Amino acid sequence: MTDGFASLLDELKWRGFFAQCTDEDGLAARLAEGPLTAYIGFDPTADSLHIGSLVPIMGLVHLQRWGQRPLAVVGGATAMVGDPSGRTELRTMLTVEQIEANLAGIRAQLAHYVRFGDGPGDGVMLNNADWLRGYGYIEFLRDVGRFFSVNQMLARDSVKTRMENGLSFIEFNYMILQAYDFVVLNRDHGCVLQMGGNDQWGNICSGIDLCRRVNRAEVFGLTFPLIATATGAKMGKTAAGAVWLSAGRTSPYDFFQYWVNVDDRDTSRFLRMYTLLPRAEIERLEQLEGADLRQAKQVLAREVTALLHGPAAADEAAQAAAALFGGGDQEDAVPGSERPAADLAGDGLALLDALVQSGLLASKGEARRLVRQQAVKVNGETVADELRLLTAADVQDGRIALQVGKKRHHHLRFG
RNA sequence: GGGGGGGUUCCCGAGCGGUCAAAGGGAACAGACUGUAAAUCUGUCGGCAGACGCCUUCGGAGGUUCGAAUCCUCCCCCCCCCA
Repeated sequence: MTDGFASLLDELKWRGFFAQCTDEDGLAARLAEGPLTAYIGFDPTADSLHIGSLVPIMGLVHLQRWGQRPLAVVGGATAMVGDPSGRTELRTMLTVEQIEANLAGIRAQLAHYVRFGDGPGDGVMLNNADWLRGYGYIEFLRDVGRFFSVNQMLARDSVKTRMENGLSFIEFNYMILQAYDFVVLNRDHGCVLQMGGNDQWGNICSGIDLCRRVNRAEVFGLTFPLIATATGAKMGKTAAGAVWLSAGRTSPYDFFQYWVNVDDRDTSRFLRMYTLLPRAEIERLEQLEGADLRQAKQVLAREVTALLHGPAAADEAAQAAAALFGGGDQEDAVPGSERPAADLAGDGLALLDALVQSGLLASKGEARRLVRQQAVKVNGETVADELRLLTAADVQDGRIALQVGKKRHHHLRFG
């Protein structure tokens, strides 16, 4: 299980999860004493998490693999406030109903990664609305607010970066609420470690201070690096937008493809961070160079997809990709849609309409442009005529294969 | 509350009565080159229309004008200084 690593911290460092620790020696000593409880917070700003949350998620996974107890705290209350960290503008505020719905979605997704339950090392999911929502303002100020120095709060990076663009009072309070979370988790669940992205450093430190004052407890903080791709972009941006963990928002095929298409320079780092492959296997893959790196990316894609969607879905996605890019013939998982055969009757179905209705392109103008740029293919043949109509004659094996550019595919299947 | 400066197409940022769907940069997309990578070069980059062209957009609502992103009025929001 330890895979040659001396400790959890050792593995986290090797895998690239270690940015800063408030007291590394102290935490190492505490870990050596026996299992501990640690937590990471997630913002329920959408009903699905996206790839950007994968680092903290994997943080919980490693924690559990090393026998520690992970707490996933969903910020049902703090989402109503909005964390200014890493933001330059006011977040849109969510309604209670939206947050409730988002919580449910996120809970289901985390369950793919973390084993929740009542056992010793089982994870627990908590919602900070349970202890924050009913707290009275005056009481909260007296109990918690008195421990905070405005001078210190103003010195936080999360606040400083907002001084230019403005920071609302409600956001200014965020760090206090998050700090209080840590106090509650420490008091009621014995939690002694908070982890999070490096942009959470200030909030985490606030929590540690508060725990010391209120609970007289010694607790720790550990942050993960903020991940950007080799080209400097944020994780998970594609033509279609963010890469989501929800299969409904990002299909397993598209999810798989995202990882296959990562920059060469990111391959090794991502293998370490986003897969659970043994160290030796990763080190072997890291030896690959040039075009052979594709093999490493295939492994990366398969592993990451399997963790989220399961091995079967990962295989299916891999086979679909092989069919489209490598000459395999297993096409069932290629993204597609069903249409009634009647659409092809008469003059046929306008290609431009088909491209838009399939979701492949956003507008007919864009479709027209791309046809003129020789970027659209039907059944592998480049289309020259933007007025092209699809008819029954185009159907092969029960479907018409549409392609835009080199990588975007869609199969129209006819009943 | 007073004074000053702002809100422009995904982002930054020009424009300040017509030649503006709106300079420039970034992002993005496509083509070439490749390895489903990067870099580079070229093209595209509001919607509809085969095309002529039509429509919607420059914080919001009105108004002036043949004509407004550009002028006027009111309103909303942001930043800075003063109280």
